[in-house]
Amino acid sequence: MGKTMHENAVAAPFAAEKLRLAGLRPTRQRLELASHLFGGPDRHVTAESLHDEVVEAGIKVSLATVYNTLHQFTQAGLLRQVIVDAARGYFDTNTGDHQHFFLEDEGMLIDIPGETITVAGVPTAPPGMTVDRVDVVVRIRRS
Amino acid sequence: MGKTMHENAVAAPFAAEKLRLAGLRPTRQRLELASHLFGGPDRHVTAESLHDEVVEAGIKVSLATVYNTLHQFTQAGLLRQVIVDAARGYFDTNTGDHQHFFLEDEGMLIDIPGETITVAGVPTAPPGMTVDRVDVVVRIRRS
DNA sequence: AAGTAGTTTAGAATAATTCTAAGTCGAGAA
DNA sequence: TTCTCGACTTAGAATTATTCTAAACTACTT
Repeated sequence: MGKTMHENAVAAPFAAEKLRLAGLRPTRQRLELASHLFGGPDRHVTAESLHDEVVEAGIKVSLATVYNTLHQFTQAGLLRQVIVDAARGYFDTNTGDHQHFFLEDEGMLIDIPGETITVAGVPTAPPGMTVDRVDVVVRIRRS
Repeated sequence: MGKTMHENAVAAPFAAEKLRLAGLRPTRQRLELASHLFGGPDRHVTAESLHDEVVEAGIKVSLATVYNTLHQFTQAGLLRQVIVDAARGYFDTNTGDHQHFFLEDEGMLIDIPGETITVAGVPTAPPGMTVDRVDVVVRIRRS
């Protein structure tokens, strides 16, 4: 199974516009990564997992480009980085307000919608500092 | 300046007991690391920072041993690992229920006491899984 | 068609952490 | 005390994720 018509005919042009709006040239690599990332429901990837996935799909992209692209997309606000594991970095296509379950056994993330969890009582930041964001990670494991 | 009498006469024996209770042999290295970690108020360290600190204090310990020891102390419940930075691992001598400010600019942690923040609405874990713990990280930066 | 700045890439470089294999030490037995 | 053995420590190599470098390539403007 290769790429479906859906991905090429619909997702890619969609992606091209996203990239242009973000001020990024719509190169082949970026377009292909973007359609893998944004062509379906929200997802969580690592640089390796995305690289493996696109290589598997027959796309020629270097791992360095995957890293570059993930960071550029993150800077452009198309992705968000999630810090849950000291060993590797995760990127989330859902950039809205939400939190995560982290399955420690499998190294897998599951979104928790933004309205679900309420965090109350966050103290004001020390003088001269501002809150960038509040992350909640619910660490779960096989019971 | 070497070790003070306080550290040797009070903190170290205290540490020796801690180690014995944890089932860890009170070796010179573990005792010295323990008194640096537990001989004062709660603190946050990385393997490098602790290693630098003890070497500076004239103690002979290898970085590998610092890593080993931090992990053993963590397993024994004497320390807790805090994941806030993809680049390095932090260890916290405060193992009780509490949360953190993370100063992204300096890579520094500040404790937020356990009663301060309330997290409501945490969904039940997926079937077959149990919540290990809920971490809240308030990321702050210079404004 | 050509120029140029932005991109991609292979491979080297870095940084944190772990592993390995050999030497050392602590605590109980003799 | 001395012996013994498993636990512990260590230097240095190895591993892993990520970043850097410098050269080749490509999208867009003129």
